[in-house]
Parts: sequence; structure tokens; C-alpha cells
Amino acid sequence: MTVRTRFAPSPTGFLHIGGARTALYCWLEARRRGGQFLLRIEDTDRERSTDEAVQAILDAMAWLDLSADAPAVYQTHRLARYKEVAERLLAEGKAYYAYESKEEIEAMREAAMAKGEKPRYNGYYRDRNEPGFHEARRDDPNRVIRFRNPTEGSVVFEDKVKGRVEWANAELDDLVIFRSDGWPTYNFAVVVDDIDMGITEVIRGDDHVNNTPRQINIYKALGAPVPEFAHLPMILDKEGKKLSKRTGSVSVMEYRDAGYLPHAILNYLVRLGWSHGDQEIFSREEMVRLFDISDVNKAASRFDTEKLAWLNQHYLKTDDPQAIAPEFAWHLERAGIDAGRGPAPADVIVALRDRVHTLKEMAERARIWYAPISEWDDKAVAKHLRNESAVAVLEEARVLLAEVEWKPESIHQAIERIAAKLELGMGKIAQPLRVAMTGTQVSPSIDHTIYLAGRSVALERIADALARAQG
RNA sequence: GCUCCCUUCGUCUAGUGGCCUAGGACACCGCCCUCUCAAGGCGGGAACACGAGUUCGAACCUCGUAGGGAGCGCCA
Repeated sequence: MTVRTRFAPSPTGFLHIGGARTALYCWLEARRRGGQFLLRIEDTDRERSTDEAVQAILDAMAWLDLSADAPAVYQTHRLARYKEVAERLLAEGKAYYAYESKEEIEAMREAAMAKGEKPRYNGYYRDRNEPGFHEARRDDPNRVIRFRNPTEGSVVFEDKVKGRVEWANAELDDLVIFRSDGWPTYNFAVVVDDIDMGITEVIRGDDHVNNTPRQINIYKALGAPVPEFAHLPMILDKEGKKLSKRTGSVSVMEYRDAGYLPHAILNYLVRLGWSHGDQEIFSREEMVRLFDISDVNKAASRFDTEKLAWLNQHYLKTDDPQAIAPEFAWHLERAGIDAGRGPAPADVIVALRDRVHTLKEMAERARIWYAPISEWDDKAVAKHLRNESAVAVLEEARVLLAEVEWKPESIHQAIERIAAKLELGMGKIAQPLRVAMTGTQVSPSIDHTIYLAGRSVALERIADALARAQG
């Protein structure tokens, strides 16, 4: 039997970090075992689902390059099928109509809580099947369909992450499977879909563990094979609280905006709750080959942006600059920088990748090569430009850089010649030139900084700096 | 309240009864390198929640305790 996993988000917002990890694990498990990864949009909550959210989730999945093996399934397109299955359950006596109002249900819950019991439905209509009873109530606005849950015994399943979980049926009540508005509820739609889609491995967040026994009972009532389950622990924020916008970014696409590479995010996520010995760096191929859902940890883990940043820089440093260039260009544009005139983005990446953790930061630092210096650091000017040796250095540079072959190595040699001629250390040479080229005292190595500016811009800036040094 | 789940350095984790005076990574600190900033190299501090038990021996097994989390919807 082919392994089939699915990622089933409800489109009520963007794809968040936790969802992305769930999707990744589903994708990896399917890939490693030569199976299929499917996508299902759980949009039965018509109040909160939006088309924009669907698109946002699809976009994020595409950016992370987690592709599904079939077009997405939308629950709203499957209403007829849910009705058909519910009718069957009704006909077989495995489900029944109930007519309590929401207020009555609420009162029932409160009464149970007051007695120190678990709030459950009392099964009032469970056995009301005298002739004509339900026909008379066909149009009751409160009519729902409830699942007739077994009352005895227990449900046992072997969770691939949590291990053996056992649940007494006595703890479960008769859940609503069809609402009074004519739409199925989550627990029912999920089971029908997973059966119809041939899902063999249900991988999802562990906030669903409690739903699993109920769902297994529905599988059994339907006579369908029960899939394997794997419940992933939560991802918490730095403080150990539930991830929320208050304490940092939660949306995958916000991380794109912040300058992270998709692969860095994937690598971070795959290591959050899973490991392969001491290995930290995983190519996509290695992830697919080594990942095993059974090796996932049971405990929740915290999202640490600093480690993500380290990984991001690792990939900035080791990936082919040409491969990163398009994403970098996207950030340049986003920063309002016109990359049309100026150095090749790949060259800029090489110059800056040891110095920044994100592409956003890189774009900001790259500005000096694509636009005029907008701001001069007064301290830098005072310290490195306003002295005799600086003037001498700049004058020598103006001459040499006008004729040197325009490549970093030659520029480097030219600078060394200046140092030798003026009998100055590199510090006395590089800093004035750096201030001249950037307006600040921080930049990549001075030869590359000059090279990336291009000859005409470099000479212009030196002339400008000379004016400042003397004025 | 009830049910279920979880607990190794600050963080992510290795560890499945002797290889553990508990390993790696991020972060932090120090030194080296150095034209600035980084990157890099070398080194350092830092953890088995607690208590019983089983055993010749326990981070690993059992039971309690404490702490944390999830769920208990006509939300998903």
C-alpha cells in the first residue's frame, strides 16, 4: 500500500511556523517512503475561511518548495459526500438526530462542571426511535446529527510520536457530526476525507490527540481501516508560551520578509523536535533520506531565532551565490534599491555574506553600491579623513585607481603600493578609503568595497572625500 | 474540575542499564588572526525537575511528587 500523508490547514490566516513544520514532516515522511503528499483545505468554517488565506498558504508552501502530489482538496466541495456518509450512519443506527438548542447544551455543560464532572452531552436523543418521532421534527432548526459513540471498552492506538495511548469510551460523548446549518463538523469531515483520500499516516499537531479516539470510533463505524497517527508536539516561543504575534513573527512569509532563505527555515524546522545524531546541517536530500517520523521527540520545543539566524548565514555562506541572487534581488527591490545599475547581485552576496545574517540586512548594506552616499558619519570623517596622511592616501589612490585593471586583486596590489610608498600601515590606508567609499567606518575588505563601486563611482567618491578632508 | 500528554546545559538536542567525571550545536565569555565589521581557529563556564524503589550498577526501568501543556464546541 502506498504511503499517503496530508497537510490539512484551515484557511483562517497565513501559514505559520508550526503549520510549516507539520507540512514539512508530512512531506518528508511521504518522500522518504516513496509515497504521496497531499494537501487539503479545511474550509468548512465558512465564517472564518477566506480565499486570501487559501492563497497565502499556497504561496508559502510554494516558497518553501513543499509541493503536493495532487491538486488540493477543498472540503466545501465535498458537502454531498459528507451527507451521503452521514445518511449511511443514520440508516445503520450508528448516528442519530438530536434537537437541543445551543443554550440547552451550554446549560448541560455547566451543570456537569458544577458537579465536578467532565462536561459531556447526556445522550438524551440517543435512543428516541419510536415511529414518527424524528419525522415530526424534520424542520427543527436545532436538528443536528450526533455520532453514537460506544459506551464500553476503550480505544487504543499506537502513536508514532507519543507511543501507546489508551482512552476509555466512557470519557467520550456523542459528538455532533453534522451541524444544524447543514455542514459537517471537523471530526467527521476529517475522517471521511482521510478515508476517501487514502491517507495512511495522519501527521498533525498534538492538540489533536484528544480528537483521535473519537475519530477512530468513526473509522470503525464506517468499517474503514484506521490509519497510523503521529502527533507532533507544539512549538513555543522564546518564553515557552504559545507562539503569538506579540512575541515575534509567526508567519512563514514574515520570515521571508525578514530575509531568511527557505532552506534555512526548513533546516531549522527539521531539527526542532527531531535529530540525527549530532548533525545540524541537512540538505533537502539528506532530510528526505534520514528523516523518520518515529524519531520525533515528544516534548514541546521553543523557537529560537538566533539559531535560525546562524543557519541562515550558514546557507548564505555556502550556497551558490547565483542560486541566492534572485531572492536577494527581491530584497533589493523591496528596499527600494534599483539594482539595474551597479554590481552584480551575486558579487555583492560574496562580499557581504560573512557579515550579515539575513538578506534584508544584506540589501541595506548593499545600498552603498547602488545609490549615492546619503549620510556621512561625522565621527568617521573626523577620525579618518581630517589628517595629512589621509589626504596623501586619497591623492595616491585617485591616481592609481584611474589606471589599475578593475578587479579586486589588482586594486589590492595598488593599495599595497600606496602603503609602501607612504610608509603607512594598512589601517592608515584602508580606513580613509573606507570612509571615502561608504561614508562610514564599516564595510567589507577595502579592495572589494572599491571594486564593487566601479571605477567611475570610486573616483568620484575619492574626489568628494578629498574635498571633505580639506574642507 | 475531569481526561490525556510532557520534563537532559539559557535554547535545540545526543543518550534506549555499565562506553557518561553526560557528547554536539546555537547563544555567551576569553584568546588568536586582522584594514573596519564580520567570518574563521582554539579554549571556557553551563544540564539529567524532585523523592522513593528495582539492580552489583540508573539520565536510561517502576511508582509517587512537583511543574508545564493540550483537550473537554453545532472551531478547526
